[in-house]
Amino acid sequence: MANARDVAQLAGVSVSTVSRALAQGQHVSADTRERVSAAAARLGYRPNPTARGLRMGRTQTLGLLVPDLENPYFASVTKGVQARARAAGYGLFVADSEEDAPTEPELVREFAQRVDGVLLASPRSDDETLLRAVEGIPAVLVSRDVEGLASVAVDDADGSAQALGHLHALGHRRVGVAAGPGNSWSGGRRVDGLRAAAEQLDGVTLAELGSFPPYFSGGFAAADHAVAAGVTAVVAFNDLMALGILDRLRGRGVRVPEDVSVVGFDDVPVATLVSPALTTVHVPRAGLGRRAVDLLVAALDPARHPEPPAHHRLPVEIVVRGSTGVPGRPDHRTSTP
Amino acid sequence: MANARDVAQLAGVSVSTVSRALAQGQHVSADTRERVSAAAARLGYRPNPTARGLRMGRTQTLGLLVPDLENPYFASVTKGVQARARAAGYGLFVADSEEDAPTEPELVREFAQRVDGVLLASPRSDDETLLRAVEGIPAVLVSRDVEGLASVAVDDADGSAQALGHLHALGHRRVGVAAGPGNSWSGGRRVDGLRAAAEQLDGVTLAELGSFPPYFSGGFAAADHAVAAGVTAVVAFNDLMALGILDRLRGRGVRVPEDVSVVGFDDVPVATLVSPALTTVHVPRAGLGRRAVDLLVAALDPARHPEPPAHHRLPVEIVVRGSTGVPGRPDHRTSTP
DNA sequence: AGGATGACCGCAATCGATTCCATCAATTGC
DNA sequence: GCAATTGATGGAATCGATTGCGGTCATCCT
Repeated sequence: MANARDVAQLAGVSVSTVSRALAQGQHVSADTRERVSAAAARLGYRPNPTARGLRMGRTQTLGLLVPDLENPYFASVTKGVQARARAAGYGLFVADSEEDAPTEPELVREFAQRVDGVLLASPRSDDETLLRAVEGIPAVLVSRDVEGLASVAVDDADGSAQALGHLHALGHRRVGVAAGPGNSWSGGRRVDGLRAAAEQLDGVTLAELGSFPPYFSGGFAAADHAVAAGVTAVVAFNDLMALGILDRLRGRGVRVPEDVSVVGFDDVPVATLVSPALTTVHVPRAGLGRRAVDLLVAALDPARHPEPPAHHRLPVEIVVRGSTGVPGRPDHRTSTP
Repeated sequence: MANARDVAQLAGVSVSTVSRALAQGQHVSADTRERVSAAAARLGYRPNPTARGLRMGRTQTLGLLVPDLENPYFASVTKGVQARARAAGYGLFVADSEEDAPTEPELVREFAQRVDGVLLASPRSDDETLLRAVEGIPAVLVSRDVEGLASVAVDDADGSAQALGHLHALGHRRVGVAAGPGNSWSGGRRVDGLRAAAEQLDGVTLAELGSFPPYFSGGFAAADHAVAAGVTAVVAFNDLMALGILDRLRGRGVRVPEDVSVVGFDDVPVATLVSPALTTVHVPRAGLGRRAVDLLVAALDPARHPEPPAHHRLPVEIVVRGSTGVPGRPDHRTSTP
């Protein structure tokens, strides 16, 4: 691999001139810049990022920490982050905490000296832990807020309001809530949003079915609670759980949406692959990633005067598909002849 | 952030001693090593990876290139790679080519100076391009072979044989093949495997339905071809396509598996989330990633004498679920009264 | 007791780029 | 025509760690 000295030699100049010619192009005559560029091109020269990183104190790399790369939610966030980072001239380090909160601070520390800034998607850790973890490192939180840190999230409460409004418009009055893990930040916001929306809507009562694992399997238990509670509709914490509810209801002979309507959250790709397709609140997951990168890159710009960390909100919107409809008979457990 | 000089100062030794004490522990008295370690711990010292990388010519970083991070297949590969890389003491750079083959060599070149080796998942590029792209960089291919490069893939042909064997055992004799893109390496192997297996099995004929996009949407077109061809079973190039076939068949009133059986390939998580659950050939995707890392890390070990690049094979096995059954009446287009 | 051996440790070079500073030439102004 | 200014360029320091080399001891052997 050619280095700056090789280029200098070929162009008949010094290494300093090579650096200047290729970097800003200032303080170098047009003629020499031409010669240097030609030499660099001929040798296929690329400045060594490690050396440059050492000297400049910036690695042109961002770090992304997610709890699970296989989870379609974070896969999309990662995709958005990767694309935007590359577009902004940054490489991307990725780490997967495997849903294990305690290792997250350690992963961030490992990042610390290799990246210029960190993007953190950590739904479960508590605020204190996160604040300490990113101490001294430019960071942006994804899909959650922590006081004192910049963040990008969606308007969960509004999504809940849209979901409940949709069900109310269809005529549902008794709606089950299948909440996610108690320590999930956006989970809390989604439930709060449902409660607030229920107060605004005429005659709607919420049946809080409990907390369930945010996966397909969690939906099974939630479905049984929903049936027991006699609701005509269920709002799930996320799509995977909603899919589990769908499957369990079908298994029990409860028809969707005739007997029970189901609404998910996130609009992950699989929501359209099932039948009936899932009505859900669309969350711009890749958009979250892109915006987070924009914020981080702006904060990294040395020409920028530092702004106080802000909490950014991206809009969501409900996508109505086949899993919601007008409510049927209250006692859907009686089978049709 | 503390550096080696700070530690040296606190421990009352020189930087060289700090380095030696913390690195091999050789050529340093036990007493000094103790003092240095204590000082390092007190300052929270971590050797700067950039500086070390410059000096040693190794960054302790691997690069992973995939065509689409959102595709559950590559999401799983990425997860496996990340976990194993971290376990082996390497960081992970990730790049997404967005299914655009021409940018892949460029991405590899961007990696070249930042990573010690590259993991390449590129189903579509041609051999020449890949060979040139990784010239001079330690590399391992994932899910495809190229002569002259190390690779890890699964036994696609055996998977095909298992799939067809399963259908044959159920009594199917006329089986549709919904192939993937023509330039997909494993796609070619899967079709070849089906042809070879068909020759071995009694009375099985293959109806090659054509090439389709490897997504849900591609399955729609394939399903219509399958119905037109009057087959009792279809093997799809991958699970997403199989899911599309399932959905389209249902839409047309064709029952699965009573009228037509469907077999997928890969066993991505969503295969179990639909109803009927998809019978499919399980591919150890994360395992591919882990094994690829093992190979690459071994090749990077300077103590190792270089071995010729080998093509590794991981086993697959069919997972029978609800989408396959004994064949029904040949003319399933006639509706039941 | 004196020299050889070896353990331990510090000095300084090194990796490859960036950047400050000094130098030199050329241009401009008076 | 001479001084001052501007612009182009090279030399050398720098980032933070690793490592070859050499110096300084203590120890051991004869």
